[in-house]
Amino acid sequence: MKPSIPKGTRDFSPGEMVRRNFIFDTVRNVFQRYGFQQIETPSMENLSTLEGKYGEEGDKLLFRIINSGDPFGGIKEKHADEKISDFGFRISDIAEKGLRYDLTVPFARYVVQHQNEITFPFKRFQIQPVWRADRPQKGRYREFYQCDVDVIGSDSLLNELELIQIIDDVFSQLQIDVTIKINNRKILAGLAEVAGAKDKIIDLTVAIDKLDKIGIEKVKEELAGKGFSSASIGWIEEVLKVKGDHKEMLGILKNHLSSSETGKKGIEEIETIFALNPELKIQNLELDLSLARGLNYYTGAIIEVKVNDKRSTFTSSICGGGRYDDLTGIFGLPNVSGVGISFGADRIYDVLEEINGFPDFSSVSTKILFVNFGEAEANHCLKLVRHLRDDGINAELFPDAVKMKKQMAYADAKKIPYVALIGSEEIKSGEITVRTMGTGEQSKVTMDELLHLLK
RNA sequence: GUGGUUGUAGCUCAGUUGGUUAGAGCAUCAGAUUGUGAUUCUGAGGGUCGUGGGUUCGAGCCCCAUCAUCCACCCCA
Repeated sequence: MKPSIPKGTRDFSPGEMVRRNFIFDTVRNVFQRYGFQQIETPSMENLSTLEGKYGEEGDKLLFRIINSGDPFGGIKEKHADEKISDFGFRISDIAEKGLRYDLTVPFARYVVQHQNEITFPFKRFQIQPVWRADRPQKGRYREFYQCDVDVIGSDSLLNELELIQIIDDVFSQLQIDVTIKINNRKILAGLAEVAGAKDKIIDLTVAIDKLDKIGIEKVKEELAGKGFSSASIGWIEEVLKVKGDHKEMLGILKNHLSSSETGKKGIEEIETIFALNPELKIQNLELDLSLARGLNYYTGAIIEVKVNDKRSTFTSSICGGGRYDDLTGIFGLPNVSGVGISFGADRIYDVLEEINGFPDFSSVSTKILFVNFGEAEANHCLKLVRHLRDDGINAELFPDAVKMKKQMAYADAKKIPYVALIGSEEIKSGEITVRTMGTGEQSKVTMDELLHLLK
C-alpha cells in the first residue's frame, strides 16, 4: 500500500517549518506589540456551535465527526414512526461534533463561556489550523492556518484603525507589497435599501463582489436575475462606476444614500477612519465599494488585503475581516460588538515563495557537529557539547561511531558550518580540531577559541 | 456541487504510426579514500507504466469505466 494523506492536507518538512515559523513569529510579535493576548480553542466544536454561522455554503463545507462507539445504536427506535431518508437516519443522529471552520465563531463561543473571567475590551489573538471540506486548488487547502486578531466589547472605530495598522506592520515586516481594501456593510445595506431591495443584501453583495472578475455588464445581468428592478440596477451601476479618491467616492455616495440612515452611518464610519489615517501614514489603504465579500455575520467595516507585487499570481485575498455586532448574541450574550481580521498564513507562505521573499535561514540550525570516533572519544565530546550548549550554541554529537565519511555527509546535508574532530590525539593535547565546511580549512583550537569562533 | 487538465522510479520528466528485456537527470545506498563532506570516477537498489476491464498476434501508447491530481467556477484565508 502506498502511503498518502487526505486531499487538501500537507506535510511540512524542516525547511518549510522554518519559513512557516518566520510568518507565525512575525504576526505573533506584531499582535503582542498592540496588547493582544493569545488563546487556543479545541480543534473540534459541537456542531450546534458551528452550524448556521457561515451561511448555506459554509454549512456544507463543515467537516463532521461521526460519534464514537456505535453511532447507529438506537436510531431505528428513535425514528420508528417517521420516514427519514433511504438510509433511515439524519446526519445529526450520528454526528454531534465538527472540526472548526474558522477561529471567529469559536472565539465568540469562548467569550460567552468565559465572560466572567474576561476584562473588556478583550483583545485576543489565535493562531491555529481550521478545516474546510472544499475542493482544493491554488491557494486553497482543506487544512490551513489562520492568524486571527479580534477586539471584542468595544464599538470604537479606533479598533478598526488599529487592525489596519497591524496589517500594515505585518506586511511591511514580511516585505510584501499589499493593498488594504476597506468597505462598510452599512453602505451596502444602504444601497440595497435605496434600491428597494432591503432583503436582498446578500444577493447584492455576492453580485457586486464579482465586479473585478466578470465586469459591470455581467454584474447587471446577475442582479436582474435576482429580481432587482432595472431602475435600481442603473442606480447601482452609477455608484459602482465611481472611481478616484475616497473623498470623491464618499461625496457621491452621500448624495445617493441620503434617504438611508444605515447608509449614512456607514459613510460616516469610513470617513472617520480616513480622517484619522493621515496621522498613521498608511499609504496603501483604499475604499473599494465592490468589496462585499465576507461571512454573513459582518455588520460594519469589511477589510480585505490583496497582493500588489507583480511577481505574484495571487488574486485572492491573503487577509480579511470586519466588524460583527452580534455574534455573541447567538450564544446568549447580546449587545457585544467585535471586530477582527484573519491572516491566511498558508497563502502568505505561497506568496512569499512566489516572490522569493523569504530571508535566508541557513544559519539558524546546528552550528557545530562533533564527529563520533568511538566510545571514549564520544564521552569526552559529551562534556564539550554540554559546555557549548550552556553558552547558547546549537551543537550536536553524532550518535553513532560510523564511518567519518558518513558523519561529514550528515553535516553537509544539514548545512552545519563547523565540524569538530576529536580523536585520541586531541584528547591528549586538550585541543579541538575544527573544520570549516565552507572552505575546507582545518585548525587546532582551544575551547575558548572555539567559543569565540562560534559566537 | 459543475467544467477541464494530468497520472511512467523517492522527485522532475522522456518514451517514435501500437512491436523484443520501459529510459534519463536528480536523489538514495555502496566502493574508489581504514581520520574528512560538497567536487570527480565506478557500481547497485528502486517500476504490476494510478486501478479495473476491452480492442489486438502484440498496449506505457487506442477505447470504456473508475480512482487520484492540479486548475477554473461556486465559495473563501
